[in-house]
Amino acid sequence: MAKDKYESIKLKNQVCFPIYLCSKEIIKKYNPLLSELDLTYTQYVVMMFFWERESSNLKELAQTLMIDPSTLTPLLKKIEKKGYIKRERAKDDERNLVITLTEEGEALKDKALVIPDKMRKCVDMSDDEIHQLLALTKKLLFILADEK
Amino acid sequence: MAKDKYESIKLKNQVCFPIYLCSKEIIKKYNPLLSELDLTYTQYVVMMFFWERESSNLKELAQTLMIDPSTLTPLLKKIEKKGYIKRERAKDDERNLVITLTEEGEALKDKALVIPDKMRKCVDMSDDEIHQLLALTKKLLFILADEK
DNA sequence: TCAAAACAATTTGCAAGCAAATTAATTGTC
DNA sequence: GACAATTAATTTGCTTGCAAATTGTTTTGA
Repeated sequence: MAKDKYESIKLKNQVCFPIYLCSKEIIKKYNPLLSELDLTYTQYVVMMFFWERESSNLKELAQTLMIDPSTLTPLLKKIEKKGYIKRERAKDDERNLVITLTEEGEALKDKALVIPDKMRKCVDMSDDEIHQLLALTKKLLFILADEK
Repeated sequence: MAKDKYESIKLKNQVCFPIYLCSKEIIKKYNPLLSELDLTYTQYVVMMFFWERESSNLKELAQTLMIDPSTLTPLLKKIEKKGYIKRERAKDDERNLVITLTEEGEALKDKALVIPDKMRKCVDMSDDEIHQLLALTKKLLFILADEK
């Protein structure tokens, strides 16, 4: 009984496809919670960065979050419009864009605290399984990203 | 030593963020390989479906792939323009769109065979780890998707 | 000193991605 | 038979997402 030559391109044997689907489904699950804060998922990630850092420039933000600067430029403008961050050129080097958290942005941090709990409750998996998933995903991520 | 109240919204503690990044990085890794077949990642997934199924309608395709019909409509038109599939209304029920693989689409299957191998070689992880990652991702996926 | 190179951010042009509204066909149901 | 409800696909309007080209600033080096 010979194995199907095309086994490797069958959907059920793809590793990447479920990861891609997971990513999309997770974001869908986040959306109703995030809309309470008037944020999209990507905007939320950016806000998490600034809740820890207070201020940064575009280059560093893009590198840390692994999101392309050309994606972030319009996205940051939208967040600025909502009043959560401020964008201005650095005085010592005008090429640099300094992004700073505003009072309102800082205030949002407390409202956001409920989100991880609510998300966690959606997922009927043990802490151990989640931890394992996290470790494997990070490993894969660094393999894919470091190679460059 | 009290634990930081904001621990749960720190970037490093997010489970979903690395999954989201993985998904994006995987697709970036696929792109140069897929451009040889004149396909994007999502188009490739659709083609995999039809390499197994030969023909289907939009509703079933969307459900199987967990991709919104409104995403697929324009995407299928693009694949049709490349000549890999055919789109036509079902004779017995004109609401249904019947999508069929063409000869060229079928021919692409053999060209695609090299892709999984090349991708696998990019990833320095054991078969066991990959298998584990796949199992956990699928579990999470079904939890997220089934709840609805 | 001043043109070339490097650098940071932005713009452009394209492809997903989805919620909500719309269109068109079919199926109840009275 | 007709009209309401359902169904399948599409369209609309918006948000990522990225590669490649562009703009403006700073640094380098001849």
